[in-house]
Amino acid sequence: MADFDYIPQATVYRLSLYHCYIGEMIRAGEDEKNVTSRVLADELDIREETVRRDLSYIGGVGRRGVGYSMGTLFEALSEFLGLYDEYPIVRVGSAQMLRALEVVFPPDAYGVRPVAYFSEQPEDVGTVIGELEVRHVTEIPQHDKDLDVRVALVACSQPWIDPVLEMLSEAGINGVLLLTPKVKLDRPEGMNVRHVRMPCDIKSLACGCKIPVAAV
Amino acid sequence: MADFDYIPQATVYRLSLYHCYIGEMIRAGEDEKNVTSRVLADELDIREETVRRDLSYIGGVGRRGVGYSMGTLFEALSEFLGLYDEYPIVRVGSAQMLRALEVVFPPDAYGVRPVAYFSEQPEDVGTVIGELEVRHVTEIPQHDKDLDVRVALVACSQPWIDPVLEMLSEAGINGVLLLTPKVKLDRPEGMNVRHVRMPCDIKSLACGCKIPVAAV
DNA sequence: TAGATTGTTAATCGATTAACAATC
DNA sequence: TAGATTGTTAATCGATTAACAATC
Repeated sequence: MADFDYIPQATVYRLSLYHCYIGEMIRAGEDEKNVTSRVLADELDIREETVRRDLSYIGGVGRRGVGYSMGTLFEALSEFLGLYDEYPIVRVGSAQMLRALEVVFPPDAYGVRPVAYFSEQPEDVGTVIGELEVRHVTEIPQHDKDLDVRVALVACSQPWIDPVLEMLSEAGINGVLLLTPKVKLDRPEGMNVRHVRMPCDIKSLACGCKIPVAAV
Repeated sequence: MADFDYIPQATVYRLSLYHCYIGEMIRAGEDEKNVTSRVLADELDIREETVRRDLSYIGGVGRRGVGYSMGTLFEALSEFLGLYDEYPIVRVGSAQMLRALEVVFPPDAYGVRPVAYFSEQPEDVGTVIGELEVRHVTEIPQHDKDLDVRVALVACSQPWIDPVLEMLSEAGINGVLLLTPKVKLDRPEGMNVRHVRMPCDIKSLACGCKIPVAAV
């Protein structure tokens, strides 16, 4: 088995994409079936060589001539990515945003589970969303570390971004998916922020560029 | 001046990031000032060589020994990206989501302007959000083409994604920023979709990988 | 055995970084 | 002129693709 010094960021992302896909298949009862790199590639709009290369970082998970067993692959992906069923996350945003996100990104369909909701708006405190009581963002540092949460989804209003990131960091959460746009981010030491900048995405999608854009 | 055959996707994205940054500076009244590649790089967490290379795709916009004039650069970026002030966009999602997005991504702060709101929920029809009346998604094909909208922000519930993309395509909109997760996307011919997959981002952020992740 | 599919090594491609000449 | 900063060419780096041997 090959031994790698490092793994590309893009590969980690695709591994989690395979995890989502296989998870969905398994929930649909396809547990026992096999899947090949070709099928995965076709379904997810990737090249099959890329799929094989990606999965080879995990190592020893496929069978030549046969493919990958759904169950085994799912376990291996979970282990490699450090995931487990009902992976706990925290969500930060107004009650309105939290409720809207509940619809758009229903956590149980993806194997994650929100264990705390925080809003920046005082009047949201006490509102119940999906059996969880919304607390104020200033309570983030008192967040129970035993819940072992590593990742937060943040969609608060702009002025709260920096203090919220700081408080999350204090609470031991160092992975953040941030939906609120902000040009210049003040990222706490050691925090891994995946920033979705909607205005930039909109503007680059608009691009009626003078020069053709390179294929991806 | 160099002549390029194509421009990297990543460069287009960063150009729009510079556009956001300079736009913010100009609104703050820094119109007359100059900015250097070093300053841009420091502010936006990029390397200065990258900034210069990016801007060289536009061509003839900087002055050696001086830097880039905010006003000129903004104009050049707008022209190159095909943007203009109050760039029109469409937003699709429940009234709740649309209202929540209004707070998180206030369009006027970024030079874009929503010209139509569509919801997949019949009971949302007629609700007024920011002076715009929400219409039902099935009305998308009747969208007024004179408004010359090219880009949509979509955050509807999962079952509506495919029909909505199809209808947007019919309405002549071929750039979509999609916030709703879905493993397998059915993308209409010629449509450019930037898909934010929150579950995948969450999972890759969680990554307590066995192998170190490559630096970006 | 024949057919299928993985996993790895080598080749290619594309983007970023370094270096520096041009010039304000 | 001296100092600063751009813009371009060359070098590096990293990821993807191609090819194919291994093996189920």
